[in-house]
Amino acid sequence: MTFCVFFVKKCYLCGRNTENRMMEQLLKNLNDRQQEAVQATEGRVRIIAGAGSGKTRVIAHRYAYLVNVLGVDPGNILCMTFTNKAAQEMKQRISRLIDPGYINDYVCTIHGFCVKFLRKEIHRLGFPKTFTILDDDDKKAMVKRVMEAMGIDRKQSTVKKHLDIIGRTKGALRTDYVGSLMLPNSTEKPTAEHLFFYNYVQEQLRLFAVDFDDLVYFTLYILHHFSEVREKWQSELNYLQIDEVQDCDADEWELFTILSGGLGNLCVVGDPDQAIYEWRGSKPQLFVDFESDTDIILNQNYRSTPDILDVANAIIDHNRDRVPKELFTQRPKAVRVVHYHAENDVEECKWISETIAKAVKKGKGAYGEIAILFRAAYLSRGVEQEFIKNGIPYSVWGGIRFFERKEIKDALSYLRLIANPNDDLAFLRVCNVPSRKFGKKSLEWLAMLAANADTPASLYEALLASISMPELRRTKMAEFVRVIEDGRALIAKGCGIGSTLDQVLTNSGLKDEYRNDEDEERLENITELLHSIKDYEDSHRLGDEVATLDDYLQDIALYTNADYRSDDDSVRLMTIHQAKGLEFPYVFVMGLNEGIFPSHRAIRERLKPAEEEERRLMYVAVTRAERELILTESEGFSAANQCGKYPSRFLMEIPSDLVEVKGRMRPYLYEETQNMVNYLNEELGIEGTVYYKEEPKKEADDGEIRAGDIVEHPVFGRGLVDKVKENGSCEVEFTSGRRTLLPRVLTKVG
DNA sequence: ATTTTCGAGATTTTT
DNA sequence: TCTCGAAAAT
Repeated sequence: MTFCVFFVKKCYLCGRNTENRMMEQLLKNLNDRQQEAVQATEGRVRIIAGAGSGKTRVIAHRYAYLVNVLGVDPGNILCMTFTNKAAQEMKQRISRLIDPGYINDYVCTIHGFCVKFLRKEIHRLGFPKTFTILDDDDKKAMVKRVMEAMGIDRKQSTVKKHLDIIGRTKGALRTDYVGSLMLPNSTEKPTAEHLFFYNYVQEQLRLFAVDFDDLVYFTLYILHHFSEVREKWQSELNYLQIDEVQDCDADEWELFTILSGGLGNLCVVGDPDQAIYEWRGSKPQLFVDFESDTDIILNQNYRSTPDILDVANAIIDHNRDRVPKELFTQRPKAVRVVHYHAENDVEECKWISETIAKAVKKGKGAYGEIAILFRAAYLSRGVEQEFIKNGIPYSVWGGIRFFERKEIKDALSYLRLIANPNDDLAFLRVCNVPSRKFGKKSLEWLAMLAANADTPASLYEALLASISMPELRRTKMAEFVRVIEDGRALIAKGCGIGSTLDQVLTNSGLKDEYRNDEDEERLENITELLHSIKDYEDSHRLGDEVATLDDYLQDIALYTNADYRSDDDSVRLMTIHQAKGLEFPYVFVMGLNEGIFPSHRAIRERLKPAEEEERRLMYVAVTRAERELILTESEGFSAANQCGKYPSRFLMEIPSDLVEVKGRMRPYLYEETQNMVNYLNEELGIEGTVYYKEEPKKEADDGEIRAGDIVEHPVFGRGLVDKVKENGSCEVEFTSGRRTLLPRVLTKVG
């Protein structure tokens, strides 16, 4: 079962016991509890690891402990994480600790594991070895097609509803999933929902397509129904360790449980305070309720300054549904957290941009050390504009992701069609790109042909069969077919994926399309795609074995923006969800307004649990920072509703002495904010935070008038000082307009 | 019959 | 910014 790689009892250099020496080496730089976690290898182990507690390090060392000290073969260890990024990092760290030759594919994401599993086992469900992985766009397109075929009106709201049905029904029918593929439940009259689901799954089966959920469902189904498969995998996987389990759903937990059914060694690592995916079905409670043999809590933080940690602790402490845990650090106090208040969103972005420019110029830090985090991807726009204006280099992880760009998806769709002529979705994407005079009507005609064929065929097959028909003479479809068939021939001949795609794109005219256009960027992206394929091919070459097109397409489907990482010196812009697990010396969290963050939409949908989840998200954002944390917010965000002009309730929850307030803060803003939050909570029936935060203290009042002060004028009334000029006169904003006045006619209010 | 163009509308978060 | 739909233009 286990094969010891380093089975030399004594070191011939120093004469000491090898195992002990290995152990010493491994545990050298870990604290007591981390050491405990590393050595707790047997049974059910739970590691509750707070933000920045060296979790990844512990997992990597644990892995190395299993291999180097206990002599477990890496082939018997399954180490799973949540994102590609995390998996890559894990691999790197492990390879620094063990003989890199022993690193294998079992350090991966959960979905990555399922793909590997299904490649070997899915034929049991009647699938061919190849299968297409659907992304959200494909899924939506498929839903639309099925709806159309069923004569359902396809308004946006209905499409959303039907997407929902698929998710829900799969869950409900899971144990009987494949059974329901074959025939709908006949004892009862099928509901409209059920019928739709059935048709959808039929379509899936025809295309050999699986979505992200299916990867897990199918894996579970096979494990449940084929005992010999289950036992094989169970006996192979002797040690499981899984990271970020607070973000796993019930099915994923079931998967861990089954897979660890052999020796029963299951180690789960997570932090309930960082559970931010409940909205898509994760069940952090399963982590809290996990019945463990060993429990280890890691709450010493090595990442952030105490100033930042205090703020994080203060915020998360407002969650009622929580296992109490407080992070501590031994680092010295440093820079206070900043709360910047701006008049509007443009000012907010300007300030961020200027602050960064100044700091970098002073040599305080590099662009690459700075991250800007926000609740929703669209919020990055304003900052991007300012960055462009000021010439600050930045890179966005989110917004438009590389693999979600039109040109990339089109290019990949050509490949998909070559790999699988059944892939109607890919066909629909590219059959008229570039234009081949083959539009809606022609498609309808083709769909009819495909459906009425002796054996129902895919669109591409139908086209292939009828390519000489007069209806097509007017179009350029013959050319299209030639391009695809040539591509397939190239692949069959063993021509590389990259060079085949290059051929195909040239022949199809897609390259020219982008060349003629002013879309230089699209062409660049295509070139970049070709490069990335080359990299892939190089890194997946095992001796004479070359990665197949199917492998590539499946792997690429699991890639997200994470892989498209630039290590250059640029400011990182990303959503907080994307920032999970990362750390940056300087962190800005922007758009901290009620309505945006916390998202009122989320709160309205899921009430108190959503509010707490948003708070955990805030906690995640704050704990990303190592040295400095800057929280910004503004009045009147253009995209926001009437609440958008108030600071987020989370800012109200930070004790005043922990933050330094900057910017022109209107008096009573805190009070108004809290009234608003309380009102909203009352309306929704949420138990709110009825507590008042001190208004920010003004600097010692020496009677001098400064920008941001409220002043009173005998004639014009109250106004806000906007600017104090060099000669001492003040520009004041009154309700009646803007005036420049001498300070002696003004009296400070409040 | 197909393509282009123009305006309106929407934007949580993702493996 | 990007997507989608309707109406105009080819």
